[in-house]
Amino acid sequence: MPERAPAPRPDAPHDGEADEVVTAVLTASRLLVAVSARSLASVEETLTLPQFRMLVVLSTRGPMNISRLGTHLDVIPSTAMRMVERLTGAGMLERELNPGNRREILIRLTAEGRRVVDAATDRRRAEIARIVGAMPPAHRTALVEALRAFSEAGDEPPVAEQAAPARTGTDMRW
Amino acid sequence: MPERAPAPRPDAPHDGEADEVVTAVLTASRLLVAVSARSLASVEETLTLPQFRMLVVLSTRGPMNISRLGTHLDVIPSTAMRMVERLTGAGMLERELNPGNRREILIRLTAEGRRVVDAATDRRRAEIARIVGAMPPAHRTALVEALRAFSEAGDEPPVAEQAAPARTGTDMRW
DNA sequence: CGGCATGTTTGCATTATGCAATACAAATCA
DNA sequence: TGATTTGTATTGCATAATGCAAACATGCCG
Repeated sequence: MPERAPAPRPDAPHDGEADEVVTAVLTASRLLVAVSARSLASVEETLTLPQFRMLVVLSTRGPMNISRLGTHLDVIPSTAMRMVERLTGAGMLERELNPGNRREILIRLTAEGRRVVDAATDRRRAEIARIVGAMPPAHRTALVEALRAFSEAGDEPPVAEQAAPARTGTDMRW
Repeated sequence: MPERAPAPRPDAPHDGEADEVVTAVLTASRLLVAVSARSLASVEETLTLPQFRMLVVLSTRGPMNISRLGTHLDVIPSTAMRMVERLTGAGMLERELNPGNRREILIRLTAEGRRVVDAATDRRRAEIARIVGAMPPAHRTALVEALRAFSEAGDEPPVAEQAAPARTGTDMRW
C-alpha cells in the first residue's frame, strides 16, 4: 500500500472538542445505516441494497439508459446491465426501446417497482421520525440546524484527489 | 437522560416539523456514507467494505472465533469463514488454535491488519473533522448534543451484548 | 464510405452471502 | 462408559454485485 500522504489536513490532529464531534457523527452514522437496512428488510426480503438504490434513482430521476443509471450508482455499465436484467425479471423494471435512438434503451420503473420504493421509503422515514420523536423537542430543532450546517459544509467537492472514481466496495449508498 | 418516550408510536405523524428533521437526517446520512467509502478507498484499494468491517470488529473487540465474528457482522458462519480465509491470505488476519477448546479457533489481527484499520480510521476521522471544521463553531457544539440525543433515542439494541469498549472509543464498525 | 464515439452485451474472474450437509469436539445423558 | 445431543468449523452449491476487456450495434463526421 502506498503510504500516500493524505492531502487534506487543514486542522489540528488532536483537538479534544473536535474529537468529540467526530465521535458523535460516527456514532450517529452507524445508527442510520442500521435503520436503513432494517427498513428495507421489512419491506422486501428479496431485494438487496444495491437493487433498492437502483429503484430509488429511477424513481427520483425518471427513466434513463443503462450507462447513466450506472453512473448514478457508481458502477460500470456491465454491472448496471446485470442488475437491470434481474430487476426486470422480478417485474420491477422494464426496458423501452428508444424510438429516436436505437442504441439506447430506456429503463423505467414498473408500477410494482414504484410500489416497493414508496413502501420502503415511507418505512424508513417513519423509523427516523420515531427516533426523532423520542428526542427532547429542544434537541430536535438543534439537530435540524446542525445537520444542515454539516451537510452544507460537506457538500464542497472533496478538496483535491477527486479524480479517481474509487473502486466500489461502496455498496449501501442510498 | 432525556425523557425518551417509553412507548414510541409505530406510525409517526407527518407534521411539517418532523418532516424537516427527517429530511435533514437523510441528507446528512448520504454524506456520511460517501465519506466512509472515500476514506476506505483512499487507504486500501483492494479492501472491500465488508472486509474492513471485519478488521474493525477484531480491532475493537479483540480476537474471537468465527461464529462470534460472523454475529458481529450479521452474517452466517460460512460467510465469515470465507472472509477470514481471504483476509488471512492477504496477511491481515491469523488463526490461532485454541488450546483449551479444540473446536474453536481464534481469529486475530496481524500487525499489518491493524495498520490498515488504523490508517483507514484516521483518514475517516480526518475527513469528518475537515467537514466539521468548516461549520460555524456554534453549530459544532449543537451538533454534538443533538447527535448524541439522536443516537441515544435510536439506540435500541436487542440485547446489551456490548462489552467494555476496549480501545480508543468509537467502535464505528464499517 | 471509413473511422471514431457512444452504448449495450457477453465472457471471465473475484468477493459476499445464505442454506444445507459434513466432520469434529465437547458436553450430556442413560 | 457408550450413545446422543450440541457447538464449531468447514465444504458444496447457488445467486448477486462488481470490474475489466472484448465484441457488437448505432450514430456522427469529414
